[in-house]
Amino acid sequence: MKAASSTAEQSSHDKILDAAEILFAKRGYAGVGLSELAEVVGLGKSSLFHHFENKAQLYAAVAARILGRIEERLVRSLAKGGDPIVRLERWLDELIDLLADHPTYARLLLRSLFEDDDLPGDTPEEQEAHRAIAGMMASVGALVREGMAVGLFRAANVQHLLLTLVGLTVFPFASGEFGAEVLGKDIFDPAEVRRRKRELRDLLRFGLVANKGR
Amino acid sequence: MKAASSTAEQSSHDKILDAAEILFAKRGYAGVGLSELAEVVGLGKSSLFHHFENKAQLYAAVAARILGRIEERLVRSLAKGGDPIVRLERWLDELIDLLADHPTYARLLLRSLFEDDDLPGDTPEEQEAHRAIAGMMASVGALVREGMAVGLFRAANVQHLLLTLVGLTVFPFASGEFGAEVLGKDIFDPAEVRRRKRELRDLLRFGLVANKGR
DNA sequence: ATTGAACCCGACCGATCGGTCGGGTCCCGC
DNA sequence: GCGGGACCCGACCGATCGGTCGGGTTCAAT
Repeated sequence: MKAASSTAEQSSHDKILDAAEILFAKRGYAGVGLSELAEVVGLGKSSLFHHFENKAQLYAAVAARILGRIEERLVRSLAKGGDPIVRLERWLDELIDLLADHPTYARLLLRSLFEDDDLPGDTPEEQEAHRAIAGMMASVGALVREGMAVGLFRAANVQHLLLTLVGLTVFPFASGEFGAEVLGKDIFDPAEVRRRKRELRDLLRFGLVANKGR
Repeated sequence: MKAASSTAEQSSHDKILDAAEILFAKRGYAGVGLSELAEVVGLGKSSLFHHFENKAQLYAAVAARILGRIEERLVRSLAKGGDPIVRLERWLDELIDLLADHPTYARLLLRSLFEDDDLPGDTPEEQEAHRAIAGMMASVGALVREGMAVGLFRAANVQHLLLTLVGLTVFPFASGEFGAEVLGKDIFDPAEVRRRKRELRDLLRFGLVANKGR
């Protein structure tokens, strides 16, 4: 049985990654102290350095793990086939499900976009994460272009559309208290997740402005 | 002449706010040290405390100043009149112009959404900022509802739509290197800003999926 | 039985953190 | 000429930061 039950019987390495993921998502890179992290994990601070070189590499490992999981699932989603509309909508649904199932993901993704300045940027983990992001963007970009070529999608600027799609999916699940206040409910509530997917799909299909007769 | 020329002849109070805005936007609350900030401003660290109680209140003052400026401009925009479509599109254009003209805004806004946890939350500045945000969301929400009532907008979930609009506008200007890589150009380039406004308007008008005959 | 790697720890390092304190300089009202 | 507030500073505080070091335990391979 390799299924991690709750917190028990997983390696220290993974326990550190799990705790770091939560803490980094909540308070950001600079806002998390290693002594605090060690205490949460249940280890001495110096033991952290037996699993990771330093704080920056640990952060990169956390980000790389998340991006790896996201990429794996989204690549599988795209491979399922269908016309570009079906594939794009399924891709978005899958991404939203992923972000909704793991509340740390959206925040950590956005944070890593901001904090990429003060990180070394040359560790293997970071480059792997960068490759995963670039790959996903390229895949969806190709999908969108294909849809436009066959006339299923309106002609639009692909690059801006990619930014739009990412903002549309990731932002709400990272917006925390603000999102909850705007929404009136918890964004991670299953019913609200379903509604989010539906609203996003309708926006892409119909826009917002009512099509009067046209 | 009260027009601030470049960096000279403005009060220390404002110079601190300006420098803090840049630093907080770049590295976040926890990532900025007061000694570093003081050095940038050209003051001793202890002098900062003659203008602001502590770091948290300084951060709140920075956020409140930005939100005040945004609110003032967007309220004026909404007051200009027109049908809901015109008003909404003008509101979005104005917001995008604002974010594009002040590269610190988008990042600091998103960061403050994340970091609202570890701030006291009871200072007057924070409550003022909170009021400004709630007011703007309420205004746009009412505008959208009005547009739906008169049949100019498609029926949609208003709350999710608000989250969508915020994500659509704020996120790209906060996405930094990622956005630049996806776009291939600098997001703050005037031509790209114009394109962003156009793409967003088209998305709201037509959606993405081509309307085949319908 | 010995080695050595994996893992973990407490003690400690220099640096920096946010913040305080006492005093200094300037200028304005009296 | 004499407060007194606004402004600014260097020195200093305890705490915490990321990270190092030497040593201890466990366990599998030799």
